[in-house]
Amino acid sequence: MFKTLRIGEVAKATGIKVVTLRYYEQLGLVPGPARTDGNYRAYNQEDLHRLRFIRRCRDLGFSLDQVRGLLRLSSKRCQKCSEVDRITRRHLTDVEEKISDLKRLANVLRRIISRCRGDGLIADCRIIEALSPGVSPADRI
Amino acid sequence: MFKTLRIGEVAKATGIKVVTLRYYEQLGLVPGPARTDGNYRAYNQEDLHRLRFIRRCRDLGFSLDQVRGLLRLSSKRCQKCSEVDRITRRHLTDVEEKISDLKRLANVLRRIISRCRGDGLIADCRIIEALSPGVSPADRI
DNA sequence: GTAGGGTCTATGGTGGCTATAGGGTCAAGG
DNA sequence: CCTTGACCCTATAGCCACCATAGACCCTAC
Repeated sequence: MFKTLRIGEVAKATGIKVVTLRYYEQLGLVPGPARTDGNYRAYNQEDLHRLRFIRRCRDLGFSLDQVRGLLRLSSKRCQKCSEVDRITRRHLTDVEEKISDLKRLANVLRRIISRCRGDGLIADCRIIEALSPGVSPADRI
Repeated sequence: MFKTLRIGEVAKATGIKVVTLRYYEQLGLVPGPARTDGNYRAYNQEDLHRLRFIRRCRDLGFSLDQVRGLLRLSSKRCQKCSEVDRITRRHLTDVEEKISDLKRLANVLRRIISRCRGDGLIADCRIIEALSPGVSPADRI
């Protein structure tokens, strides 16, 4: 027989904060757990498992909506996993796009910074200049 | 003499949406422009310049708070530009951190995906498995 | 004079939380 | 038995950087 856990214990066990646990419940992402006589949430092992799954997905950058989908799918054990595959690949593509966006950004910032001596006056500042309209197209993103 | 612009024209000229222009004004990021008799906003060239500066900063991923700082600094033409330098370097560091976070993320996702045949059942799905607790530490981020 | 576009303010929603107020519960110590 | 302190409860509001909507007003062209 599994001793139920209180919300603070679940928070420690999953790494999800107490407020966030309540927030997920409010969203309907997880079913509300049983309650004690004193109206405390009493989480069982299945709740814990579900929440750890969510935490892992969130660490991997899935949106709550994607997590919802993955949760739904993970319970249909007899269905094909192509949909799971699709969601995950889609997410990877998004992440890869974000990486290349940020790389381009970092390059522009490095170029801008490299031209600043750091001790001149604002009036001559290459950074402010680069941020102002009319800058050379090479520095645009 | 410069003909003043209406908000829609400014939106086109800067690439900032109409609602966002009003939002920036409400935040105090830009001073409210003059008004016409019919209470329409009438932007002058200085307003436009300021807004283009903001747009450029936002494209480069600066937060509105950082933009506020850069705007303030850019008007103090006789001050040293070390602070501008600091803000920009700080931002670059943030971006670089985000890139390496996302790269690690993408690697995990790729590893997870590579093990999925994509046509099996959920019950055997390597992705769901990898998302579940108790997965091998190598797949953790 | 009326039709259409643009503009005005005010309010509410998004995602994914976090913070706060004002109370209730529970176990340990005096 | 009573208090203290840690935990828990709900409800509400705030964060960022916007976007959407409603209902009114303005302005130009036909």
